[in-house]
Amino acid sequence: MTVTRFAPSPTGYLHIGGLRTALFSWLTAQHNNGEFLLRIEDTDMARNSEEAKDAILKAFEWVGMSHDGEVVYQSKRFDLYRAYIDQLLAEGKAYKCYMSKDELTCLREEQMARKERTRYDGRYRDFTGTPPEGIEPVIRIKAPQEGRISFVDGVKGVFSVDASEVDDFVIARADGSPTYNFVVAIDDALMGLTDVIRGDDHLYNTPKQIVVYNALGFDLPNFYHVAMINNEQGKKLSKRDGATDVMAYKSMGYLPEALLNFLVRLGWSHGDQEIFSLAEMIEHFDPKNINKSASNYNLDKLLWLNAHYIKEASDEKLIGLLKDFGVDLEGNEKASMILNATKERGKTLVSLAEQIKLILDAPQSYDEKSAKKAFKGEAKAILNAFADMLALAQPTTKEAFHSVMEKIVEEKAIGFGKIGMPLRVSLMGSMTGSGLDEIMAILGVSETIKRIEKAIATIG
RNA sequence: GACCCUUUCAUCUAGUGGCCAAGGAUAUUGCGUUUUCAACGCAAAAACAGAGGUUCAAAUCCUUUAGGGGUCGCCA
Repeated sequence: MTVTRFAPSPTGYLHIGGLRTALFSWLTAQHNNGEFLLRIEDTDMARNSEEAKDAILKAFEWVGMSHDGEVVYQSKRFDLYRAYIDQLLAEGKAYKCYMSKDELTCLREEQMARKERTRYDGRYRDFTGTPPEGIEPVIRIKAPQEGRISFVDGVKGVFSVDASEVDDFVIARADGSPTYNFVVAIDDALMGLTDVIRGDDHLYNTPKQIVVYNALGFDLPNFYHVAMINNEQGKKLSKRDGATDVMAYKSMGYLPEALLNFLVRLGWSHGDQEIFSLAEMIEHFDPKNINKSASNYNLDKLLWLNAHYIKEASDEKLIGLLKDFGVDLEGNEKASMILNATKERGKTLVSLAEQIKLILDAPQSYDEKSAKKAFKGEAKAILNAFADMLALAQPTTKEAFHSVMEKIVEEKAIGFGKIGMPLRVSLMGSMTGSGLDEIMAILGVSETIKRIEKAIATIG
C-alpha cells in the first residue's frame, strides 16, 4: 500500500510551498488508495511552538486535506531514537566525537580557505585513546568513505554523489537529543513510507538519510524531490512577494478549491487541462509527472480560477462563506437573485461582498465624474418620469422592470443610455456594476424610487 | 569557494529525434455582445538561454558558456 506523509516543523505558519508538496503527497496517496500521514518534526525544542503546530493543522483543515491515523510527534519518540543510537554505537556503526565547537569552526575555516567543501574530517572515527576532559561528546554515524551514494529520484532521475561529499554527520547532540536526518530516516522507515515527496532543498539530505537506512537495515522508499516555488523574478519566494501564509488566502477571499487547483498546476500538468476538481486531480496525479524545474509564483491565474469557482459555487455555499466578509444573506428571500447579479463580478469573496453591499446599501456619495456625465441635460426630468412610471406599474420581476425601461425609452424617444446612466448613478453611486433591471428587482419599487429621489436632491 | 539541481511566450505549461515554420491557459491588446463594469465569444501579439557538435532529421541526444535555484550546522 502506498504511504506518503507531510512532515513540517512547527516553527511558523503553513507556507504556500509547503502546501503544494503536501498536496502532491496527499494526491499520490489518494490516487493509490493509500495513506497520507502527518508528522510534526519538533526535535528542536527551542524553536517549536504550539501555536505554529495548531496553525498548520488549521490550514490543512481549511483546504480539506485530511490525514490518516494519529499525528506523529517526534518529541514523543526520543526513547525510540535513543535505542537506535545505542544500537549503532554497540555495533560500531556510530561513535563518540569529542571535537569542540571551536575546533569545528576552525576546521571549516581552513577548508574554506583551501576552497574545499566543508566537512568533518573523521578524526574520532577510530579513536581509542583517552577522551579529552570536560567535553560532552556528540554521536556521529560512520558514513561510507569511498564509492558513490546514489538513488533514483522519481522527479530528477538518478542522483549520485561521491561518498566523500557525505561526512560522518552528527546523529545525537551533546545533550543526547537526536538530529534531523537521523530521526527522519527512522520515522519514514517505521511509519512505512513508500513514497517520500518533499522539496528539493532536501536533495542533499537524502544521501545522509540513506546512510541511516543502510546502517539500520531499513528498505529505501521512493524519493521525489520537487523544485521550489520562486517569485516572479525567479528569486526565492519571500513575504515581500505577497502572502506566503496559506491562511492569508482565506482572508483574502479565495476558495480552497481554487488554491489547490492553482497549486497543483505549479510544476505538474495533465495535457492541456487547467481546471481540476479534487476528484480529477486524484484520478490523474502521478508524482512521476512532476516538473524538474522551479516555477515562478504569479497570482493572475489563481484569481481567474477563484472567479471560476465562485461562479460555480451554489448559493447556499456562497451565503455561508460570505458571512466572514460582512455580508449575511441567510434568510434573505432575494439571496439567489442578489448572487446571480453579482457572482460574475467577484473574483474573490472580498470583491463579491463589496458588489453585494453596493446593492444592499444605498449610496452614501456619488462618484463625481459619473454624476456629472450622467446628470447633464434632461436626466432629471427623465428620472422623474421614470419614477412615476414605476409607481404606476409596480413591477416586481427583472423582466417587468426591464419593460418599464423600454417603455420610457420609447415614449421619450431616447437612447437607453439616457435613462441607464443617471439611473445607475442614482442606485449605485457610480457607473459600473450589475444589470439595472436585476438591481431594481432586488431593491423593489419603493427603494428604487427613494434612491432616485435622493440622487436628484443631492446631485441636481 | 566547492558540490548538486535547473533553463520552451511576461507567467503556468504541452512536448521524450520526424506529427512543431512549437499547442493550451492566464495576463495583455483589438473586435463583438451589453444602458455600464464584468462575464462570455472571436482575433492578435508573444517562447525552444547562447555557442558548438551527433543525425537524412534536434525543443528533444552530447559538449560547453551563461542565467536562476539549492546545499555545505550539535536547524529542520
